[in-house]
Amino acid sequence: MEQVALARPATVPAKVDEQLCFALYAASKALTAAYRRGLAELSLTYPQYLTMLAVWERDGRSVADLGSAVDLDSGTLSPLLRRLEQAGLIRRVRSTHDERVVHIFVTDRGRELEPRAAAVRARVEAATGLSADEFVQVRSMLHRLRSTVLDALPHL
Amino acid sequence: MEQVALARPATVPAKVDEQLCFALYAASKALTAAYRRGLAELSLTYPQYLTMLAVWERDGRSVADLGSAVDLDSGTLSPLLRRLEQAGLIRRVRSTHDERVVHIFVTDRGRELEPRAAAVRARVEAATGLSADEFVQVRSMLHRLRSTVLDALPHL
DNA sequence: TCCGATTTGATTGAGTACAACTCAACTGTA
DNA sequence: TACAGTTGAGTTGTACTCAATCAAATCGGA
Repeated sequence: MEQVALARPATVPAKVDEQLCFALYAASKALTAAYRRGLAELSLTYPQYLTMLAVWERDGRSVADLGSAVDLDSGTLSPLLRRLEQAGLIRRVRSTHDERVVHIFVTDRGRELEPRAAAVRARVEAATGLSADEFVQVRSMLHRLRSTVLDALPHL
Repeated sequence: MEQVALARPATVPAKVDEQLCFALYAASKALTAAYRRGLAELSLTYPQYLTMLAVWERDGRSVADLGSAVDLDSGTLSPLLRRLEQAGLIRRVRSTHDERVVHIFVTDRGRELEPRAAAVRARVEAATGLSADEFVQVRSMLHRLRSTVLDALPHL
């Protein structure tokens, strides 16, 4: 494995702007903020939007399956799904085969939101100013970075 | 301004994994998670670590100045700084020139944490598996993406 | 000097995050 | 068929995030 040859040694002061983690954190917040106004018109928060994407993608998924798709655990997902159900966008149905499992289904009202969410997404993606090629390259690099870090997580 | 020529039109279903925002969100969470265990040994959360970086960088900064450095508003920063003060890492001193302003100073105890935090940072950066060149390129690309999106924010 | 506008930090409320825990339901094995 | 161990969803407690709002202090023009 290749090691990072740092310009700045580990024991010397570091600036916030030089941190890769801050660059990621701030860029992520900026993109989330870009979604905020558009999603608010659909009465969705950003994590709720992500969750609806996963539900639209495949109906009847279990809570655990949704959690791995959107990278959230049951502690976050349970109340979030409760709010989506109260808003009438999804239904929760306990499995008959395995009573521990709850399946999530979109309602008609939830289905109606999909094209409107797609329009919001299109506006935000245009605002990134990235070409289609750049878009794909950045995305795949971020996925790669993520899986490298996740692989290293256990022995950190 | 260049427009994104999307492979997938705006009105057609999109998958979670194809979203740039999700790639950013998930990568940011992974890197934050990589910091978690090491920072926990210093009794710091990740936003607290970011804030301490900014305080170590320059002593006596105002709350608003810190907020712009770490991209947090007073609603987040006020209780966060209260906890850092309770932990004995910083002091809050109200300005004599302008009584609205509060300056943040590191304590000796807070200063002692700096090299230990630097060691955590070094371990996490190594875990990214990025070369020094790649590290700098990814970082600058993320900064660029952020400022493009922030510029576009007002007319979204 | 007076007074309206602005700035600064703090507070509140709704909604994530995440670790630690609970509990019912399921599984494999003897 | 027992039953120890595991799994899935939910709950609790602490902390972060952001919009909206507030009070005090400052500033600036008449």
